Amino acid sequence: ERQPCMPMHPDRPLVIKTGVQFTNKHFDFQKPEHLLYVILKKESHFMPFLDFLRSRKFNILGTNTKVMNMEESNNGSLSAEFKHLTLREQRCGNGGRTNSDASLIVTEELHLITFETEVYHQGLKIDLETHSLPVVVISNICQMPNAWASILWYNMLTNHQKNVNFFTKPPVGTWDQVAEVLSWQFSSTTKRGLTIEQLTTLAEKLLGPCVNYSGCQITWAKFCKENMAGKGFSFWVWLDNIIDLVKKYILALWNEGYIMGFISKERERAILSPKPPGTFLLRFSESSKEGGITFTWVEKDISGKTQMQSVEPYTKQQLNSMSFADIIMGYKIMDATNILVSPLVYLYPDIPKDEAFGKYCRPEAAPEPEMGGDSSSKSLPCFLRLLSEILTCLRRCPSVFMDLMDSELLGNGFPG
Amino acid sequence: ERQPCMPMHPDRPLVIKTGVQFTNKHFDFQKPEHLLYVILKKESHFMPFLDFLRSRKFNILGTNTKVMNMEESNNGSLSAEFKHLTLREQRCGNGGRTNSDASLIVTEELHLITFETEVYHQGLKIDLETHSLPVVVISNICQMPNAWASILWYNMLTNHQKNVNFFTKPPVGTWDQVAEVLSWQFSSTTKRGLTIEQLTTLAEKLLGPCVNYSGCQITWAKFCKENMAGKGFSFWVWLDNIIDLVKKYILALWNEGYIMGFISKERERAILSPKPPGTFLLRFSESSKEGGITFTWVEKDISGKTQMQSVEPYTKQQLNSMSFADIIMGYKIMDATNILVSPLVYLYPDIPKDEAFGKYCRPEAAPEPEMGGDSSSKSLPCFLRLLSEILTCLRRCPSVFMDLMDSELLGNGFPG
DNA sequence: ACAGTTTCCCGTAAATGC
DNA sequence: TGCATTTACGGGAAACTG
Repeated sequence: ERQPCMPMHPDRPLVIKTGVQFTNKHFDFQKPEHLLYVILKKESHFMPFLDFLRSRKFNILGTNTKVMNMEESNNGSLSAEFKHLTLREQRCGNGGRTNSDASLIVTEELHLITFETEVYHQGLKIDLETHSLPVVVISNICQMPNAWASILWYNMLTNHQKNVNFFTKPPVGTWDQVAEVLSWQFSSTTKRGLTIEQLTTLAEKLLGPCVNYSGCQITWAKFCKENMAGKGFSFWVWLDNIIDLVKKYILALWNEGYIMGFISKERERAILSPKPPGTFLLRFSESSKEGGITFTWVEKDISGKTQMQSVEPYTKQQLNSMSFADIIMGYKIMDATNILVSPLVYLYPDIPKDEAFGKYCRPEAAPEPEMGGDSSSKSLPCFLRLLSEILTCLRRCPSVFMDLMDSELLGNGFPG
Repeated sequence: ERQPCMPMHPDRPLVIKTGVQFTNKHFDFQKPEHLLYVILKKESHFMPFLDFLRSRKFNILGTNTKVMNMEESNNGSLSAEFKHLTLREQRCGNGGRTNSDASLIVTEELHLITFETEVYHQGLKIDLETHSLPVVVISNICQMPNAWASILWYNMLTNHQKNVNFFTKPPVGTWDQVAEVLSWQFSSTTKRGLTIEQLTTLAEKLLGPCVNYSGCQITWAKFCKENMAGKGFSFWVWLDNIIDLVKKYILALWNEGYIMGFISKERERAILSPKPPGTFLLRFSESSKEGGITFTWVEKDISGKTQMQSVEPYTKQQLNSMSFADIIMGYKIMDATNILVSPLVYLYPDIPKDEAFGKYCRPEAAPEPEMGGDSSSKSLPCFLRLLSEILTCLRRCPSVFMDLMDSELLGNGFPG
């Protein structure tokens, strides 16, 4: 029998997409302990079907009965595994939608999957039943962020086993609860959760400036339903896209702790200012819904004033064709004299760029030029090349230099 | 009733992917003319099912009967349209594969879809039958290039209506036939076919150097099955990926005729050499299986010798995040003195770059810097900026210039 | 083991329906 | 009509299978 490639989104077990295989192993079933003995003693039919329906109805496709045996019930667990189950919406005319909660969006609709068992023991038929924790059913993966938010909020705030009306009046959470959940979203899928500093930045996004966020209340709407001020997306959608970005494109850098990520611009300025020019840090975009990452570095202008500079955030699109480590290592800007230089020298606080990112760069992947070579020699130091060019120009047209001696350019810049 | 978004790959009508909807409207049916009268006079059941099977068997899913009426049979056509048909492979145990031609790969397997009609006319039942041209059934879109090659070769070389054994001994084609088909692959999906020059380049790839390709024979293996010399892919796979590249990423430029595309390196050198430096042309990558495009330009080195330069081909990946017109307009290289300059000035033969590509560039899409601005002023001409940098350096460390006066660099370069 | 083939399913785009 | 939701299917990758 075919094993599904990835039976449901593995880190988000209580969200089911129609048409995509899932197994009941990914649910936390209620285990009626007192019935364990009977189940394990006899063969039984274990038959799943969908129970508590809300506005939508679903049918379970796939093998929906199974004969349990002792081997499958190892370590005393009641669960029998059904693989290759899929859900399909039942579209009976238009009468299906007897929705008592039309206000709920689909990702707030909670469903229970009930599994029934008939046990025959010494001629006696016993009906057993167990059900999943509430699940959210989606039809397109683009609904996953909101669906998962529902699962998080539910499990953060209730111990009920079947409160499918939870989102008709969703309770508020405290910042402490939310912070733990947010950090867990990182620590459960990467090697690193969120630091106090990162969490504080996030708290400020949700609650505004405040001395101490502990105990502050956060509504479901604030977390997931309302757009952030001046933005076209909610806090959670923004954050979830960043989580996705981290997992798919910059996991290694995140695991190393090289990505400060969440930091306000004020604090960024405060910590970078005292640092030498070329010090930089990596930060997530605050304006991009899709998740973006950028870097900010310290620079001194000609007058010696310290400035912060940053690049437009890199999107997933761009990271598809180049790794972020390569981007950092190769990033160059034109200075005031049209010379290419790298403004990134030390990863904050003081890690040399090469030391941090060198090992994540591709080893100068031998390019395969279709013809000819590279005309620029890159061995001479910049300054020498510069002089060489000047001399070439002078050789071609010596009078230019004399003309320039009179220009304001030289007048301004020449010493003495 | 739902209309399919795109019922089958629209330009490649005789290839069917399992699980993807198709309609019989995309096939050329045999129309038994003498029966037209009967059909049109009466309602009839039009019932499709799959007929001639080879190693694989397929079932047709979807509504497979239909009552014909006069309205549907407009302009005297026999065809009734069945939408939402899909094919699914029939997996009966392992006995299904009674393959008489195990040597054929799946994209060489030809299938006929037969439609049956029962006509009741004045108490008489008449059985009618019509079938599609041979179709190729694939299970993944990655099989499309080879599948379509089969359709092309078949229709190029035979007028048979049901020669499903065609590929057990595929006939050879002449270059003239192949050339017409290849050009048609472009002209049917873009506004421009292939020129004689482009076709000649392709002929050379298939047949090697030759004075006159007319009448030369090309085998099916050469066209589609064997890898090209030194390459890991066949001629057709290479070309089809280029067609795909053109359609998805550079259609407008192709339609304008700006893309020479297929040109040998020898000929490229020959036509570019007499042109002034900065003249360039656009050419498809010969080494990339996935389809790539590059440009070659004329350059004069310091000694005044004319050179050809080209950039590594751009792939679909890269064109996803930047348009090719933008790449051309923004392309800069470092010259010998570490200064950024654009080596692309005139599109061959002599179209100013801006004139050709300016209108296809995004209008300097106002970037949204997360912080700070751009520190480099871009208004001074290169040479002045160069001098400015020199002077800055001298101001910081005047002794450097004196040291350099003694170095071999100056010794070599200085006049007199 | 391996290559040809199919399955799985995300993610974009389009269609649907309330 | 607009927006929430579902459907369609290309494309990458994993799984299957002779």
